[in-house]
Amino acid sequence: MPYMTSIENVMTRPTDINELNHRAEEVAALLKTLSHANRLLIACALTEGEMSVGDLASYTGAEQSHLSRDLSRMRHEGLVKARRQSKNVFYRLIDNRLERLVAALCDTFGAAGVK
Amino acid sequence: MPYMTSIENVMTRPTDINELNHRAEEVAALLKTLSHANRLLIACALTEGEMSVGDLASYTGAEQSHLSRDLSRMRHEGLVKARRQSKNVFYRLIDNRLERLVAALCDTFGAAGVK
DNA sequence: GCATATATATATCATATGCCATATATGACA
DNA sequence: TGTCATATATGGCATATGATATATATATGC
Repeated sequence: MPYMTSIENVMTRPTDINELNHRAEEVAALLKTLSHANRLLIACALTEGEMSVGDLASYTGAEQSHLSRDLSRMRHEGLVKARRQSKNVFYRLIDNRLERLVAALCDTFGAAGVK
Repeated sequence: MPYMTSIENVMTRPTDINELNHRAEEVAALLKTLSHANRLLIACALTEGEMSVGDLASYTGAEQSHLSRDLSRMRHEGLVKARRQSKNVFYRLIDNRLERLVAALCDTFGAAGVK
């Protein structure tokens, strides 16, 4: 191991590399879900509160089937929750990491970002 | 367009939906790059300053060829820059959006995140 | 030429995406 | 009740994109 320029950094990290990687994979998984314009916009929209699928369609301009599939995925990943009210299904965020992350994104990218 | 619950939101957004989508795609592209444990760790490591590929190998535990490929990708995307010094190649972040984003991730996920 | 450090190529495989069709659920109304 | 319209969900299929493993290539210093 010839290159130890940042040995302290490595050492002050979560005990071992496996642990670090495990954590990185979790965060990366979340980012992966957001790494698609439609899902990112969905997440962004929902930070403002509950919205129906129809609302989200207006907001994102996405095709209905895509929207539904993306919401399904986000549901399975525990990011959003659905609630049916008559003909509409309303979605809301249930992972506050996600809320905070989207807020951070808006912060970082400002008007050029997601908001 | 029956569902206008959040018409104000839509309207206070970047002029039109195309514009909004375009912005979302840019951010999504950045997130996509970070949505992989190795690249996320690379970005995280580099927020602490320049590191050689060897350093990054120690830090992330990733295989050399993977590391090189990921760095190549990040280079092409304008996220990092390389500088050769004798046998080593040192990388550093050159996109401050990335720095801010990683900082936000650390903030959001704390010790459970990337740091 | 040899060792070390880094980069790239190739093959294979899995997954995501888009497009389109269709299915289900709810409500309205004859 | 039966049918119709609306809202949402899901499935098939072609293609694109990304991951992984492995091999090989380039650059530097001795």
